[in-house]
Amino acid sequence: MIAMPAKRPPVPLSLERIVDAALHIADGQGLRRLTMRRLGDALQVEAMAIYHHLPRGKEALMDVLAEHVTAVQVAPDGLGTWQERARAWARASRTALLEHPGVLSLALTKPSKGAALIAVREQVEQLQEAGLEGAGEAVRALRAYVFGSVAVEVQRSGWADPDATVQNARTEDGERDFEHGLDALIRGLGG
Amino acid sequence: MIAMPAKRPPVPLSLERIVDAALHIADGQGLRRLTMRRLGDALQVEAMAIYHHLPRGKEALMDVLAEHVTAVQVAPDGLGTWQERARAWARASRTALLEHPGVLSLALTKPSKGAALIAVREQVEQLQEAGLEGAGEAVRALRAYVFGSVAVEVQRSGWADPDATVQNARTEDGERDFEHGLDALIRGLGG
DNA sequence: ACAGGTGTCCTTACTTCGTAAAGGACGGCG
DNA sequence: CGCCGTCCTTTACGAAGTAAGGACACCTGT
Repeated sequence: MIAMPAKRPPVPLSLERIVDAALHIADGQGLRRLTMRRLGDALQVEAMAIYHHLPRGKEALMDVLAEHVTAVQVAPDGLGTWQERARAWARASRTALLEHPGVLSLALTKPSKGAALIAVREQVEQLQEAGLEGAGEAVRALRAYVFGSVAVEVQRSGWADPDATVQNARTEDGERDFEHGLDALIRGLGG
Repeated sequence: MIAMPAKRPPVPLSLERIVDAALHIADGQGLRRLTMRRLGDALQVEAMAIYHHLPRGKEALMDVLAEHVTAVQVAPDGLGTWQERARAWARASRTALLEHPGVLSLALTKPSKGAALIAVREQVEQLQEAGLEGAGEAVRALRAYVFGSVAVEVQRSGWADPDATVQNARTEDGERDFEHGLDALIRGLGG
């Protein structure tokens, strides 16, 4: 052994790298297995190094993860009826949430901060600009439905504690049910 | 000190007492603070005593808590249109979930087991017996909406980590939004 | 070129958690 | 009276979160 410097890891740490690694672990082995030490290992770094980039520790990491999954951007160029816009936004949100089933419980639990709140406001504006009255209530209802749908879909896909094989959370049945309920909700929001 | 027997606690342990105490802690100080030792303290017992009644330990406790909050019974005597029944069931579910905000993330994450599944099947039967076609999809959509609504409502009530004062999770705004979206969804499920 | 400052990462150590293992008290039954 | 099953305690170990302080590389101005 030539006395590896051991300090200064190959590629320096950054918030983005940390978040990526954390999502990878959470999605691959469950939130419970996302620990500081394991995260450090994945980043080729000792656990304590993470605290320099996330001063409030694990709590801060959880906040960032939740926000990262919740903040959805929909191409604002899409014109069309409010129904089409609402549908597009709901689908995009569902897709974003399903891509990281491991941190879903965070997204559902942690109060929305920053980017997520902005995304919601944007959506409200887009819908009322497309002619929908009561866009605020509508967006809140849509958000609730999307969140709940994804939660049920993930929980039914057996993404719980048994550390089952990392099957894809997305299912055919889930998609059908989602679209069905979404149709109904949008229809009901109209009149 | 007259050498208290120290063994055989004043009142013997039971699954019901354990669950009650666990809910009390989780709702009062957050899921994160629900530990075996604390739970033992609340029950005047050493932590390990709990394992006698819950052989799989904390995992089993979480399962029981999730099921306890999710399994909702609605008075089956209520006759009426499917719309009325659906509304009654949705309100009852929301109330049940809001009563225990501390374990909401479990209810949203853990796959439904036993009593909860039976309750859902019962609801499907009640709705189709009241003349609704596609009751299965309808119930799944309603469930998703209720879960999501409660999740958003709880997260917006600041029931997160700051260990804020145990404000009631139920809010006036939340209730209005919930009813609004529920109206829309039920309306949409009809046509 | 060099002394000091700054930002990044490591080492060590303490507390708390979940739980395996084994033991002790109590009540009932032979 | 001795034995045994039930319920609880003791003890102990490994893993987790993180506070405190140290070490190193790099940048800065002179």
